Amino acid sequence: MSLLNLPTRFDFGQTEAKWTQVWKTKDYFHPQASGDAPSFSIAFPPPNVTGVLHMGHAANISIQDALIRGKRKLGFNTLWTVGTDHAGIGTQVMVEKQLKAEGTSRQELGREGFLERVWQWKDEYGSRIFEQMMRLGASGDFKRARFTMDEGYSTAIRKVFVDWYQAGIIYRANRLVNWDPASQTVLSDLEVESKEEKGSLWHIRYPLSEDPSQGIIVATTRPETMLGDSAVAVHPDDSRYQHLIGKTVTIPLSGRQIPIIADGEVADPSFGSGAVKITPAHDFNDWECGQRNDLEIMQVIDINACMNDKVPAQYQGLKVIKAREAIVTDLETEGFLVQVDDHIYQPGRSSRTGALVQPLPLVQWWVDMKRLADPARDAVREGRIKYVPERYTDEGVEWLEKDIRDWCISRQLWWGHQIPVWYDEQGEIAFVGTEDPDPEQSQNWTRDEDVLDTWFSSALWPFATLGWPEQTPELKHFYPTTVLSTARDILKLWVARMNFSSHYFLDKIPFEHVLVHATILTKDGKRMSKSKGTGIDPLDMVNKYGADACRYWLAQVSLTGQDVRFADDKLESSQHFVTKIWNASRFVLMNLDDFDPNYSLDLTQLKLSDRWILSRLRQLHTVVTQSMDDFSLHHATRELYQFIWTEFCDWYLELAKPRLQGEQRQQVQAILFTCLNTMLHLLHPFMPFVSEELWSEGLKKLDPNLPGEHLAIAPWPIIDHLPAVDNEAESQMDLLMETVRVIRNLRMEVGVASNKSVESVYLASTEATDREILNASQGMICTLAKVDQLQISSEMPELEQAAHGVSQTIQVALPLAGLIDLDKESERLEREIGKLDKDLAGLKQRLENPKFVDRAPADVVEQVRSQMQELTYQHQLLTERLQSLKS
RNA sequence: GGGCGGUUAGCUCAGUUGGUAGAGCAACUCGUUUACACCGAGUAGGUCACAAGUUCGAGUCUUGUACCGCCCACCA
Repeated sequence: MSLLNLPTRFDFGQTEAKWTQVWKTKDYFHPQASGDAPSFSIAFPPPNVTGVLHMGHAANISIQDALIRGKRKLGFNTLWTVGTDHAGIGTQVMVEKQLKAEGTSRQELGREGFLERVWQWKDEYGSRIFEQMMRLGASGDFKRARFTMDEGYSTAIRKVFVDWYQAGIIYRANRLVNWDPASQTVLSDLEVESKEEKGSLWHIRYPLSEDPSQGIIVATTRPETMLGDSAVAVHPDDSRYQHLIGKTVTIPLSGRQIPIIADGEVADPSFGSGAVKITPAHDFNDWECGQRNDLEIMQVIDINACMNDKVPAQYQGLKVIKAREAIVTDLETEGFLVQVDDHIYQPGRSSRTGALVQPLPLVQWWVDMKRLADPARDAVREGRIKYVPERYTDEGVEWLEKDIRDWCISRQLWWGHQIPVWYDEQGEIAFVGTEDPDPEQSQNWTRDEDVLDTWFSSALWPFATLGWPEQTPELKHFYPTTVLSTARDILKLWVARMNFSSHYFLDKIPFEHVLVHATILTKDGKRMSKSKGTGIDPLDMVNKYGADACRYWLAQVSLTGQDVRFADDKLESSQHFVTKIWNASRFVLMNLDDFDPNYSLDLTQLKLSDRWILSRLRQLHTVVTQSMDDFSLHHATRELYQFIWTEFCDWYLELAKPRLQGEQRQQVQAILFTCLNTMLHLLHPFMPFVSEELWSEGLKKLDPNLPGEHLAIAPWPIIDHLPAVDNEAESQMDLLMETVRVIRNLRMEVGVASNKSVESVYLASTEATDREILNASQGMICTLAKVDQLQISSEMPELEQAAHGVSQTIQVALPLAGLIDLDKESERLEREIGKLDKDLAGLKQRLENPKFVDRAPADVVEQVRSQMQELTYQHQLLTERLQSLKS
């Protein structure tokens, strides 16, 4: 390809496809698990095979790939493990929906037939997810891709279950659990969400058994549960009810008699009537109360959220909501309903199906969390696992420290890891093992129907993906992983669980850093939601703006610690940046057609602008390199933008243009080459495609000796041979740029069109060094300010008609006989003087404060003094101008 | 009820150890000067939510208030 007649727009579609293919063919992202290079590894949080990736995934890919690509180029042996999660409930729900649309059901297909269908689904969506990742440029190791239900992974799961079972950490117990009637399975506490909803608080009178004319009033948000009440509790110190404790009341509509008990934990005298009905089978607090007081557990709601046969006939089989209506009506009719209040409460709902969660007593499998939590907590508390941003540290461990409750791991689903437990004919546990039992021996045994919670398998992700429980080279080489980058909402659900699993089985931390990235919100700051249609497919954005633009924007905003609002136009400006890079590179390459790669830059012949841009380049290099270690990707991206667009394009390239025509051509070419080469390397983690294209098709062809066959694996640029940061050059350039700005400003103010050059500009300074700098850079000022010639002197001559300005210690005058409107000019000067007055007043106030001069550091005082001096000087000059104008 | 964030230019957001506020987009003016009009040059726009405190000095530190968001625990 010839870069000399490239289009002015970067064709991202074609280029992305090309490089994805090349990188894949070259196997660049499939590292050997050997060698002396330090390792840097990330396990990509496996997306659910329920569907396609969303913007949150794209953000996370942008972050992780930036780090992986950066570290790869920095010489680390990098492994980015990718894969997908079987997502038990989620996937099963999706496939069941599909079946329903086809007029069949999982029950009709049977367990085996159903699982076959789910595997088909998985194959389709799993590969689609990998395609999406590749489209975004993810340099993951797709050859080592894993799935949470692949063979090796399943072996790991079995081992964990059996080990924990044998250690007594996994046990089976009958307890109150969260039941999702929609998906017909148990949920863990973390899978239940509660949000405020409008409801009612019904006050119901329970008559005293011995004297129905008396009674006790209880309040409830769920009247239907009264049919399963086992007691009414009052506070032991509540004087109103002392005489009733120990007596019994009759449950209205049911006629059952239940005791009035004293329980200080569940009854709050200040709420409602101070008396509370206790339903151990359907409420977590009541369950605890039942345990304390040895109450009957009377289940009245079944797994379909319907009233069961323990309730009066007229309510049997009714859905709880219907039953509630019927019961309330009947209570009212029979005079038991005392009062109804509007009430805001927070019912639990399934995070997956949104169904109202029913607390039900069921026999399930549990993990004893207290046996696992401590080492995981210590690793975080002692700083061996670091959270970024730091504030998430607490969120990461508080759950392990305080709120920890045992984890219910069995699910009544078909899709997942079936629990490796067999029961004998009596229903007793007969066998638990990593291999299936001997068929002869197990003839009359039945296997536990349930599967394990999806998070039980996700908890092994960072090490199971590396081959554990086998002691693989990958495990030795890449474990613990370096970084885990994830969304905030799964810190407990997933991150904490990987932590304790890793400590138990490998006695190691699973990762050193936990990066918590931003949530990508809609334009209005709402959560993106597929069901509301506010979700955005990253591929649409890639197709529209290109992968580089998307990645760059996401990397820039996703690690600042703040959630971000997404809108198309933001990607537009990133795309403009890509175009800018493309065109700047095109210009450089066009001017390197006769570039001699063997020419070595003569450091003794550098001009001011050369020294300046190289100094800036070095600082850019430092910032971007640093960002790979401290994850300050937003700094890196911003600095790249500032450097490339403003410093390199707006100033340096403009200065380079005339020099490329003269005797300095080779020297300038060498600097342009160095800048572009370094820029493309530093950009590559954020914009892999455009940088690879420009480097491989451009620079690498000009100088085949550049290390690395492609930019993706070319070593990070070394700039040690370049001059150190040059403060002198930077401050001198600042002076010159400021002067150019003043001239441009004057031109605009007096209405000189920007394409017209002006004949001459007068510059005067009493400082010899100023004049020296100006004299040495006359050409530069003329080029940038479109001026034919400069008159540089120590004193500003009296000019007939001119516009005046001042740049630091330099007076600037633009003489334009006939073009200057005297009134406008004095107005302008007055405006400038006004600004100076304001600034000077502030400075003066500080300097006149003896405490400031006394207590502030000397360099700060000095800085204020010199600023004062400079502004005073400017003030004086402009005032003189104004006076002479008026006289 | 407890915890954590946020409140900075019209909009979306930066602002590293306290030294007197920046970018992108939008607006306005000028310009097609052969890298780029997805461009260049310039202009305008902010008592940094509010109040007190510490300090010579506070967007930055402390306390309180208001509003918005998230997380946890829940009074039935």
